[in-house]
Amino acid sequence: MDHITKQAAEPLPVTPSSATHKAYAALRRMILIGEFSPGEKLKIDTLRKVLDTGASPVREALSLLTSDQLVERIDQRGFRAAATSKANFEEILGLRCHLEDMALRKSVANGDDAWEERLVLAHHRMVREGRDNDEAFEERHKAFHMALLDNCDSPVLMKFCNQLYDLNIRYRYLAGRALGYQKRDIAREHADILAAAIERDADLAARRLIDHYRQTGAFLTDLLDDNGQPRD
Amino acid sequence: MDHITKQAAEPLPVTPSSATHKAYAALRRMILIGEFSPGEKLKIDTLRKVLDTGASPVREALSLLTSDQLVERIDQRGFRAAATSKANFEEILGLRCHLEDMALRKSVANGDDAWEERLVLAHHRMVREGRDNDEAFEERHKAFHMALLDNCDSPVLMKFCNQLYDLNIRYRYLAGRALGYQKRDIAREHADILAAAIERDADLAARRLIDHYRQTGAFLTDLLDDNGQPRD
DNA sequence: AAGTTGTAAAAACTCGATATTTTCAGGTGT
DNA sequence: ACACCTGAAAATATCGAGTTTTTACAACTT
Repeated sequence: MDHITKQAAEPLPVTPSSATHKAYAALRRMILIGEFSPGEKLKIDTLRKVLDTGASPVREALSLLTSDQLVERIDQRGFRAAATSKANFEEILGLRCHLEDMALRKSVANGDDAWEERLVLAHHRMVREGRDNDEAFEERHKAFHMALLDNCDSPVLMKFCNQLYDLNIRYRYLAGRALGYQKRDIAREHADILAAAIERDADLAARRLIDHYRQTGAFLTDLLDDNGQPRD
Repeated sequence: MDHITKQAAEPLPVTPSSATHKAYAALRRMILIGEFSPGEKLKIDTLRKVLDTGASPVREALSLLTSDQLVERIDQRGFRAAATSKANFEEILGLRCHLEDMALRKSVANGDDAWEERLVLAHHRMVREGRDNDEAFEERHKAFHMALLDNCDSPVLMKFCNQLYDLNIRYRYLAGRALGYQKRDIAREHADILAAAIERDADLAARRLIDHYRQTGAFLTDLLDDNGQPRD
């Protein structure tokens, strides 16, 4: 029996543990939840201290975030948190509707039992998490929405959807608590999308998904001024 | 009159001159024209010598290319040129058709004289360059296609189209000289797209553009094996 | 007062060296 | 023969210092 002891001692870190990756994850989170205001200068040295790491990982992380469009880079002049605007928000909303519609339809078309089970699970985890913990819920919420799409068998499309989803989260946090005031049954909307997906009714699922986005979108648009800041 | 002398003394370097940017441009070019084979390991130290620069710029450039999906990164294990496959090529082709269709229609909808003139100019430059110099023509060719789209007033969409276009160039170079054997009048196709755009006929322009892509796509597909390598 | 120029501080960028991790070849025991 | 361990070599990732560029501000000119 001895010869299998070492077998799987370590769980094989699927999550990268490099300083660069940690800096990337931390900075991404900070930008999404609004710890930096749009356009704010991101000084290497400051971040280096905050994240307790070297300048190289910080720079690399910021470079990666640049391509996610969460950070803007000006040559020889450093990095800033990406600017926001109502136009940008509406562009993202429109693209999201378009691309997620496409991805969802492909997902449904490829639908199998395994996907169905992943969906149910992702939905359950989201529901169970509840709204108590904003950040944790946000993560489950994203996981559910991405699970709807990830059967589309199109990695590039998924990457785009992922990116756009993140950009949207940021606007949601910018609008802040006001979002709670919506008179909508979000839980019901999610359940209805799930149901349509399980029924393999692509048209219905896509319509419900897009309505879901557009309603939140319309609500958010009213809340934001031209620069994407909360109105009052 | 003196008070305007200094007005625009320096052309204000629009082209960034940092080592990172130069490394990025050089590596992007090398990957697009196929100087690295798909999946090839990109060793920092080797590239450092080839590009005659430090390790930091090389790493940052590779990070940026990662987000362009031209380079893949494996944590603690360095960078590789992105893999290719027929599936990937076809995914890119499909997305391109979809997104460029959308962008072109928006461009036409926003069409004005200035855009029309930019189009004519971009087309002329492409024609004038001729096929003598592959790389130069490639640049003009891209400029023309992007000019068709860039009036869509949607920066994020443009970024996606740009990225997909680059990914496609790479497959075009992979297929190599064989592409010349096509029995098609490419110049005519371009002229027809241009004409439809100038006429503000969005449906016709979009149809012609997509046919243009799908024809090249079908030709390329036949030429590539499952791993995206030339068949013979 | 408005604008220009010069200088000092700050920040970004780059480099070379060090530390950490991975890879690979050779040896050992089953 | 096969898997497993071991240790040297190679490559990556990270750090800290040095260089270059930008920014801020004050003094000077018109």
